[in-house]
Amino acid sequence: MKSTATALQIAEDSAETGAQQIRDAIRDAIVERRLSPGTKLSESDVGNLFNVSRTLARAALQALSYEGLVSVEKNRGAFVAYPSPEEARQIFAARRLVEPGILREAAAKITPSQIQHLKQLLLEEGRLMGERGQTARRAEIKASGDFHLTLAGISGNAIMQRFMDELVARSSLVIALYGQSTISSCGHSEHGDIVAAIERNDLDEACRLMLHHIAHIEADLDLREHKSVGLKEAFEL
Amino acid sequence: MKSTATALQIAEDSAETGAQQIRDAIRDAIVERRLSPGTKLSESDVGNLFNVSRTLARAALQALSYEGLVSVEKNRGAFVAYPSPEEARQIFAARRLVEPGILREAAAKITPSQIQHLKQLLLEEGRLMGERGQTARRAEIKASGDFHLTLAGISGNAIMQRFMDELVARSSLVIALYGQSTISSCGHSEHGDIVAAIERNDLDEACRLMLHHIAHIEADLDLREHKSVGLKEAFEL
DNA sequence: TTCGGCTAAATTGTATACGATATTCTGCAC
DNA sequence: GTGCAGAATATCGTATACAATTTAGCCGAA
Repeated sequence: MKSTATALQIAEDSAETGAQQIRDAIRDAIVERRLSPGTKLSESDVGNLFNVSRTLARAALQALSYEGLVSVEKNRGAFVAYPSPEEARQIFAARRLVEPGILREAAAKITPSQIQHLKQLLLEEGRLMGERGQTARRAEIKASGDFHLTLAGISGNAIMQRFMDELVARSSLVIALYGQSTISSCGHSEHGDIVAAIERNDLDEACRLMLHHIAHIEADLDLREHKSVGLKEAFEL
Repeated sequence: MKSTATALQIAEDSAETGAQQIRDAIRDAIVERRLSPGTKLSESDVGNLFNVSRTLARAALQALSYEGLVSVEKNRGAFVAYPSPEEARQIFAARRLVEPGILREAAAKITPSQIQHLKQLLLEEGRLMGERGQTARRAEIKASGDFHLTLAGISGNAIMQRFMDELVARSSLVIALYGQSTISSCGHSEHGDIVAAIERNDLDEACRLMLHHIAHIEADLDLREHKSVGLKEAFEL
């Protein structure tokens, strides 16, 4: 037995296996849209890129497929996920379903310092919206998602937090594919409104705003079948 | 390009890689409680058991760890998950959070034949409750979960369905660990009540019953810290 | 006897190797 | 020039091999 083992071993030794790092790196690249949907992720290429063997590359890609960020096709390889309009609808349906509940749990437990932290995020988000350049845009995308993720974190439910991780990441893919307005994270002010509602303990209003916010994002999508895949397919029907 | 590729490729070629089969087999064993929480799952042993190499065994165990059914500890190996009381609470909190929403979506889309299918499940469940023996008990456990899973399937949201898969499977682990009453799936009649409420289109009542049902399962748990781990740890504090 | 460290066995982490499947290219017939 | 058959290439699926870490057993000293 480990001599240092106490009753509550919270996070134990992190840093896990090297595959985790590769997974995180690729995930970041996908979420920040440096990798476009449909991009092929060959095991050899990934391995070479990170200077590891195909074994680790494969493990990382498998992990990402469990999160729905890459789709692996048997004997064909892994690709950055290309969510169908139907998948996109389901992702947002799931968010509408769970986010109000998460919000309620979070609001019930939130501490003043956590509210401060949320406001800090909002400030950062606003700052990024003003800046120019690719890197700022990428940071903005991530910050926009971080708001929802932080809320999930405050709720204290690790399972819901993991689920939200997945939903937010996949949402980023959907927006990259079907988003219309150039402004990626349209509803920055909406985040602020939600925090304000939480702060004055108006939960019903906060939930209403959250649903409105999600609907707002979804309204910016053009979910008609196959944006530009057709030509031939258009005549096959 | 695949000549047979149509606009909507629903399930594509299944049967995937062999690791999937092993994963499913082990998952079934865990959910049906043939494998107890904490049991060590060595890669070699798993590989030998299924007559495959460690590579596939490892892949299967990794997959199961993403579902929260096994926990892999670095350089130490994989074990059937041993959810802490806190984790157990979070699992059921998550179910309380999502199941009413799933129920509402399912009820909105349900067809008469699907209602019939649900009733069929209930009948089967009832039949198993009457029988004796280990195998019947295991089938009963699975049937109890299948009710919730079928509901998620009817909702038509694949993402929520996968999430419920995970939650139900982990619930089985929690009940195995902390359940008190010998009757595993206590609330069989509650399932019937829910279906009845759906049938007469009383959604509010159906949700109420669902929440009651989940609370009922949770009430049967003894979630005090560390049932029988202590002796030494008890004195270290 | 008990505690400590040391060695040996077992197990995991990672890389490489080989066979199977899919994709691409070439060449020939029409 | 077009279309199809077959080989060559690339990529994935799985097994095996080796290195690193942990676990256990053992022996000696206090």
